[in-house]
Amino acid sequence: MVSFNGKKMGYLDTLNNEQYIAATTVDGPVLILAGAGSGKTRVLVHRIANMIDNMGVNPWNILAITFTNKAAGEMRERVDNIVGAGADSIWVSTFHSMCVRILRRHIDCIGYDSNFTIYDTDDQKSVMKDIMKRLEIDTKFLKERTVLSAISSAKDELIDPDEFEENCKGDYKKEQIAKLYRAYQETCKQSNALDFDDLIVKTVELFEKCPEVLNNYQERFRYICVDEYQDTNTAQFELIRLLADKYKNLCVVGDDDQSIYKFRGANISNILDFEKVYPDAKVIKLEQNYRSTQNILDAANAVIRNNVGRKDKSLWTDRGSGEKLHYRQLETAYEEADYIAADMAKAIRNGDCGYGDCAVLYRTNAQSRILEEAFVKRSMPYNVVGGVNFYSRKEIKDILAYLKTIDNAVDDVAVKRIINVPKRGIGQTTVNRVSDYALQNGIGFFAAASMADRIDGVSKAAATKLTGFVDYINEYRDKAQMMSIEQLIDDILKTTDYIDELKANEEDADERIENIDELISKAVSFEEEAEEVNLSSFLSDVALVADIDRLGDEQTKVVLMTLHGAKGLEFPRVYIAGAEDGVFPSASAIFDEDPTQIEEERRLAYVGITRAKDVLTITAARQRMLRGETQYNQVSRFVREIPEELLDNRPEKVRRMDIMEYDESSSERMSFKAAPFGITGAGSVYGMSRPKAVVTKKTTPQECKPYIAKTGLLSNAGIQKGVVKSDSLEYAEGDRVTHIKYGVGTVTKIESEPRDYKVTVDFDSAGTKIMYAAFAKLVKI
DNA sequence: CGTACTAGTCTTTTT
DNA sequence: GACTAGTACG
Repeated sequence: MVSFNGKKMGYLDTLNNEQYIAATTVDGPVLILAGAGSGKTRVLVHRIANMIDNMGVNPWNILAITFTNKAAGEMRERVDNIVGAGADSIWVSTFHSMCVRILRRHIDCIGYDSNFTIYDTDDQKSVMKDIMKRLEIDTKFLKERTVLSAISSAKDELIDPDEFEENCKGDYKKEQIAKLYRAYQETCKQSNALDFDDLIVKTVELFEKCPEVLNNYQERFRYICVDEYQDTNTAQFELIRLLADKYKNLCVVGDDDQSIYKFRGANISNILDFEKVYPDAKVIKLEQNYRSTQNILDAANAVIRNNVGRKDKSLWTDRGSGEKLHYRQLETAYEEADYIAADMAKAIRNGDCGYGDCAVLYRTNAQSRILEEAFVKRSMPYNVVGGVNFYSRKEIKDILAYLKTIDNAVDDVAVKRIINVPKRGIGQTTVNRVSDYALQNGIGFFAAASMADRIDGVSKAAATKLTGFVDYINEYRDKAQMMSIEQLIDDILKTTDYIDELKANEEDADERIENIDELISKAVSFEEEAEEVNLSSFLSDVALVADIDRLGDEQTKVVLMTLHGAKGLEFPRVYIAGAEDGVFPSASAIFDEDPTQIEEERRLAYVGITRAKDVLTITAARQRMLRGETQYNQVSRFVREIPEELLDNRPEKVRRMDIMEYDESSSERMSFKAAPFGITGAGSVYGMSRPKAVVTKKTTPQECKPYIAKTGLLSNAGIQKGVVKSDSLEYAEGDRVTHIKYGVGTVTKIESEPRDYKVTVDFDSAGTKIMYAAFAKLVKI
């Protein structure tokens, strides 16, 4: 290492002024506001290296928390490359894996076993389903999803079942959720299982209940660094606060403009109020961008400027303006996909870039399919990141459930999953009987199964099958000590004939077998690399893998992923597909009465735009199929927020849209065939809540009838809403009429409003509906 | 007990 | 349109 004037080490010389300050401010609380592409990771890596090389900090005392395992791996590698020795004793990990590591050591202090299992979303769902059945709560009244997301939000805010119950007095629905929350926690505890949120919550609980454990980690982690700080939630903040409380050497790095995980509990005030919590915090802004061209940055700045309540900053670069941004609106989503693939192919033919330089970003995973088809058609290599997580595929979950059962037999979800996979002739009735027995006796399902012969209602034959299964697992429990994980999986596959079953029953057996092979490879590499090799740690390792983590460094394929997935990445050539109001920003954000929803989408747009280094292409389709219905969408408002001189094509003017139905009595989705006013074509309904239903349809101004903006929200959306009143109705109060969807009913009320008649109909089977005459198209019978 | 069909729900985004 | 849960039947 070269030393200049005995002051700076050589590698720090490569930093700009702000970066240098950030890398050398080591003691006390530090907030680094790092704009997109401002060399944040570089700064972090140099900062750590500087601490070790120049400040005499022991690597062992450094904790770096990142968002994904992939980011953690990259950071470790880069630190390794510039630090002489000892880099491997730095603790670099994600929040979740850090918590697992801590909990595996100390969770017995708060009453769990160290071989706890981790429940993913599927597991949570099946637990909740069981509970709701048991407590006889109708899933039509309360959906599992709703309950689980309420619980998750509570945990993000460190609200336990007691406090939750306190907070919801008087609200029946919430009281039910409180009851379910409590039952859910009890069930998880009994199954010795934690869900993702629990990993954080229980670690905080552990630190609060066991000061000596906390002190131990405070001493160890004297220097803490948190990346993507804008995405931390309240629980994570508290965790960090506790850890840093003793030495207060806490460095957080983030960008409030890139906060895109509010739906997951991210609390943007963590970053906005950092200086309030740590008044002596040093704040450093990194605004010079080393990634993109000025045109791209100008576009990003222009878009994000429309948000209020952000820390003011503006990216700049000395790279030069570069190409204009490309914007294309195609007729359909197919043409859009085709355009993207063709445009990319052309660039590659020209030698402008390789496949690996290109990424296509979209708002929802569902958009990937059409794009994939386009790439397949042209035989272009691509990689889809996200969608169904590898480890949540059926065949993988089955095998993991075997391992979980062997490792932690009280994990009822795992046991029930495999008790009849492959088929052992143990049916639902038997499973229910055993479940009931387990519940009555306060034991786990597996324990109950082992005493099957004592359970009323379980036939001799069924009991034999059950004990057969129990013996089978128990045998493995002994054998597992002597076997590698790879051998264990192989053996299970063999003894269960799993592969043959697959071949016999599944259409896509080959693909599934490949997946299983990949799981086995994962097991092998885990056993080679992991510090602690046992079943529990393998299972948690696997549970915490994000899809992005599996994206290798191979630079030979086009990457397809959601805008969320793209955070932290960069590509020379980026396509943003589906730039339409209703897709991006999503319909739910547009119609939400909370305006910050749109701001979050806008931040997502900012993230997307700033992924591009050289060339950015934004595409939209005039019509696309969504949930089986064709929608006609406007160009995304975010495209219109980009100054026209930065685009190679002007976005078309807001198309007037015709309108809609409006049914205040129900939030049901309504499909809407053809316009009622002689306008041809079909519209569809979107906007699941609030302004209820809105139908949009492509139309020319001449075709449009007078419009009424029924609500401010709709006019904000660039969509207008209107109806045309007919002179008279063919039916009157008391008449029997039919409705295309609701069937036959009796008209109970007709109110004449300025623009239309509001008709109340008491349907024979669908109940009472209030609707506007122009849309209801009621026919007298 | 297992299979085949039907009806309902769903989509924002993920560690 | 796709997937899943629930139901009816063999």
